[in-house]
Amino acid sequence: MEKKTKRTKQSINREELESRILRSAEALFAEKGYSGSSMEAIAMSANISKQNLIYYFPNKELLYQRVLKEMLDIWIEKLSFLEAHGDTPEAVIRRYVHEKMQLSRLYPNGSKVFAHEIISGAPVLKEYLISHLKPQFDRDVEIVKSWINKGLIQNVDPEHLFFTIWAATQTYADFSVQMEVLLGRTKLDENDFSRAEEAVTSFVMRAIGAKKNNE
Amino acid sequence: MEKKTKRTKQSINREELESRILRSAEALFAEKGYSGSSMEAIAMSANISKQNLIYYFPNKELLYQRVLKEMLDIWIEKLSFLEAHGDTPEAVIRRYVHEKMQLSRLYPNGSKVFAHEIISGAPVLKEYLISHLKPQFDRDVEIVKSWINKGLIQNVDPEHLFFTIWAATQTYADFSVQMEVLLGRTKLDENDFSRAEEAVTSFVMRAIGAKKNNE
DNA sequence: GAATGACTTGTCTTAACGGTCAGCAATAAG
DNA sequence: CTTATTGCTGACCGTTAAGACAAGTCATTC
Repeated sequence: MEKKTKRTKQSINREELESRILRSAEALFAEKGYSGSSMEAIAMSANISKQNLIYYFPNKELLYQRVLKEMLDIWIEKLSFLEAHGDTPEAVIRRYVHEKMQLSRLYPNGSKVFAHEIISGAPVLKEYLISHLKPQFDRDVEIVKSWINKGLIQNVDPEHLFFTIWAATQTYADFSVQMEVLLGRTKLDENDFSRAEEAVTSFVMRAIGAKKNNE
Repeated sequence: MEKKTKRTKQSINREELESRILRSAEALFAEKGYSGSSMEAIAMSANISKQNLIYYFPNKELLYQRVLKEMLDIWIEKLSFLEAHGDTPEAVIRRYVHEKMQLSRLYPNGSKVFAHEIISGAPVLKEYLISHLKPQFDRDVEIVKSWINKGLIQNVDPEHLFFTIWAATQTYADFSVQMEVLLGRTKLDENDFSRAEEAVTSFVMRAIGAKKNNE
């Protein structure tokens, strides 16, 4: 059970506790929003005292930013997207949709916190969107344009292609409750997600004019 | 004990003021969420005193429900969707996408409040989703299935077709800030929405296998 | 095994929030 | 005009929130 590292028992505990706090905070922010989540409630959910929570995260705003940053780090890592691959456009986009869908399935709470933030006008993330997301978006749009110019895919609107992919995948995290009701589930399971991914992938493939090899 | 609604000067004022309050509340709920919007802030935004606001809406929860209800009424009215028309599936779906897109453009705040609510697990609306939305959804899904069986459209996953359409259209209300950043706009204008609608419509048309007449 | 620094908690302050209530002001009805 | 109803306000209250602070506990290092 002990780790053979230079890390002390304390620092290991710290890491463990920090991430437990972050997960608790993420869940609460997702469900109740920023203002609706009190530090005390977050502390209780992480099974520590409020004062101890404040010791680890000196204020709520900072905790919120850390939760957002954690999610964004994961997204950036998983969605380097169009970066250099000898793959065909279809393969690239197929993989992109797959990754995005996985993220909705694996990190629904982070996704919801992000959604709340953007819907609220991105008071915290706006700068990040401008400095990080837009440049990457512009590059990716250019790549899609070049595919179109080379006749590799149909003539689609590149910007709105991305918007639609994002929306169609993210909705399985953010609006999961609505889908659970409509599909008559208590929770979306593996199977639902796999059907969803197939459906979305199929839509996108048709949109870009790919020959579907799976139907 | 029936109330006669006479159109006195007072009652006219009342209506005007009530809807002003609702608009203010809607905007604030959209931006700050339920907990983040104080009654005092809503009152200030509507240019009345907090006590006066409470006179019109005796508590916050009720005000919130009224805001949601207003939005849902509009949606239901506009999205009777597949109800009886001699139109082709393509025409019906095209109109559906158009209506949904219009709603995102005309009622972005209501849409955002709804989004916050669903993302938060629909604590207020869950019952409504079960009792109203699901039956309509089931009917609409059946219609799409029948179209497929008659060979009128491609074999798509009906449930997820709706989810994708909803997500792809609603995103233009909920995530407008993100798009503004990415498209380099300060506000999405008429033109952006028209491009967006074309793009989304085009995607959906291809997804259901309609021959597009403009490419 | 004591000093040191990391961790944890109890108590308190200050501010904001939702909501009440008594009474005043404006309008409508008789 | 008089009265009843409706609309509105100032003062106030109980609760909860974020966070400050001091004091205590525990693990690590010397």
